[in-house]
Amino acid sequence: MHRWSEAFIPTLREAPADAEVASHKFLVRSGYIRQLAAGIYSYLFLGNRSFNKIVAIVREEMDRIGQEFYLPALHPRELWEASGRWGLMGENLFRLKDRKGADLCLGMTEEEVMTSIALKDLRSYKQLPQIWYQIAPKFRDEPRPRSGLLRVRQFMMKDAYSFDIDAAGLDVSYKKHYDTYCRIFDRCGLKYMVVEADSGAMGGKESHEFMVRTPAGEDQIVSCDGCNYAANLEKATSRLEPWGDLAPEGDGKPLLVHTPGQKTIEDVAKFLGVSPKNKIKTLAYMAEEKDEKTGKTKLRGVVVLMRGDHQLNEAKLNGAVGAPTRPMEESEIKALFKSPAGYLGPVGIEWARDRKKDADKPVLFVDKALEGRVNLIAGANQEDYHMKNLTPGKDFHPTAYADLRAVTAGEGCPNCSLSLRIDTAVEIGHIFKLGYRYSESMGARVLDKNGKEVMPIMGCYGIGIERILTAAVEQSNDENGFWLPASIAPFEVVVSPVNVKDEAVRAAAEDIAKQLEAAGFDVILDDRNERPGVKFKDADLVGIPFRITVGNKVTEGTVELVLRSTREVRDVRITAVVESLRELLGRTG
RNA sequence: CGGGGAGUGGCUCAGCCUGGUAGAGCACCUGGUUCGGGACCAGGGGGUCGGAGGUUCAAAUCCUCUCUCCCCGACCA
Repeated sequence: MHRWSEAFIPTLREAPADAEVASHKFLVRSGYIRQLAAGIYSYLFLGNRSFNKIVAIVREEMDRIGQEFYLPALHPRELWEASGRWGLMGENLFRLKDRKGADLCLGMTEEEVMTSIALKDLRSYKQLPQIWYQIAPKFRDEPRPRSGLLRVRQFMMKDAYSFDIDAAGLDVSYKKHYDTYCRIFDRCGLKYMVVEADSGAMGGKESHEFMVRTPAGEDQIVSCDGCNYAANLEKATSRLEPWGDLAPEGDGKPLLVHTPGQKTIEDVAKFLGVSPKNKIKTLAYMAEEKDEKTGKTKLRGVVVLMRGDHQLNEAKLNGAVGAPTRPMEESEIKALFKSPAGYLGPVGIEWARDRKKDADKPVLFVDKALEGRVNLIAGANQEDYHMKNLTPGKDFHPTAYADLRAVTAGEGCPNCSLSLRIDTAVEIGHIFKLGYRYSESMGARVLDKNGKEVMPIMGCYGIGIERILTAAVEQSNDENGFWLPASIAPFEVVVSPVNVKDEAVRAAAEDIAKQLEAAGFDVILDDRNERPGVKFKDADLVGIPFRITVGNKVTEGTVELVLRSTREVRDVRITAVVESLRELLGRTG
């Protein structure tokens, strides 16, 4: 039996000065974790117990659909060069050299390692499908570690990879993971939601993120209370009013208009007596395009056209570009548009028709809200002049139309008619269809039924173990501490004798703790010679969902059962303690 | 990397502006009294003031450099 008097549970009365978010404060105060360096934490007794319970749940559920591996964290450079990620990952990859001077890195994910195994030992469609996973530390040299365990440089990740013979097979593997993730997070007692996600620059089609709403999160999610629509802000869309209603006026013949001193969208719209919805917003960016093979970066102009009253979503832009972007500097704007800012427009510039083929020309992305519109107004690339009656595709030629608009709260749901809400959330899991990216670059091939060589199609699926704990703490805390779902709490119940010097109380507590342990509960006995207040404060702080208070009512054969989440106190006969807890935990004897 | 803030016993912080040889609360150790929501009394231990250099008779305090940590932005488990 675990005794508090012998356990190392260094609780703190005050939160450390450098903790900002609730989970960080409480995990430190409760003695779960201690910081070693920025984004690097040690898990102490309680933290590790909780951690292990989460891992056990993840493992148990994953074992139903896949096979657990144990893979190295230390990877040779060549492996990452084969996939092209040695150059692509940049500073986020921890790199080191061995004594011979050979380059190594610490794994951020295991696509390369898994694929290297697949390409050697998967030969036939008969071996597919395969789902391989591991639960192991991952390393990322984050630009900014943050918020306690939320964003760290070393963390435990369950990462899984699926190999299928075709897209239909991948659909099945993907669905298996989707369902498994739901089971895992349900068992961990989290209130989560599943959102459509952006699969990022790495390609791939379908992608879902598992999110827990909390102000401490780093993501913005858009959701509808009326239907099941939910998406990451990076990906979310909303319903637009039909553009026919915007009543554009004009004859479709481009016309230069004098607009002295009218620089902003608002100014111009008012000056010309039209709605900003008829105006084109021209935004200029530079993209840092990276050559996969050489790893060299090259700057390229990227111009974005938005409807006048819309905002650009930079995440969508980065996704569309496939490379990081930054706003153009004054000199770069001058060089491209030959016009001062405030009068920029798309007309008269030769845009790339094809991004790859016309590598020397700037790219023009036009938001989908402008597709099909006519008689629009944009800057004329001439001081004090704008141009009317513009039609995209006729008067200028976009490189591509793309969804680049930022959804704002209150807009219409794309599926139903209700309005959308936006919440901050933390991502605890992410599943996505990788496709052929690694099979192709690393050369994984199997023979299909016809003896033809084909590439296996892959999926990858991650869960952040720390984030489950963090999200659980964020989800359930008050000024005194937090409470975890029994399934992931370090202990399910703490037995707190009010005074260990009172022999009747001490003996009863001891006896109850033994009974609970014998009944299969994870119990800790707070046998410290402390005043009751100290014990109660500690018990409230450390995340244990139930407490048995053993006090002077033992003489009547009664103790108190305290529910941490609601602070409800129930008098329970000593003989009925085990039964009461079983009931609360939904457990049968 | 850009912008902002902070480094003083284990924790939270004062002292710095206006140099004069380090202080409080909590925690810890000993003894005693207490015992249903972070007790009280008495005694005690513990600090290279992040580091290096400089100014000065004298530096936690002023100057220069540097390291670390936190917060805001690009990342995503």
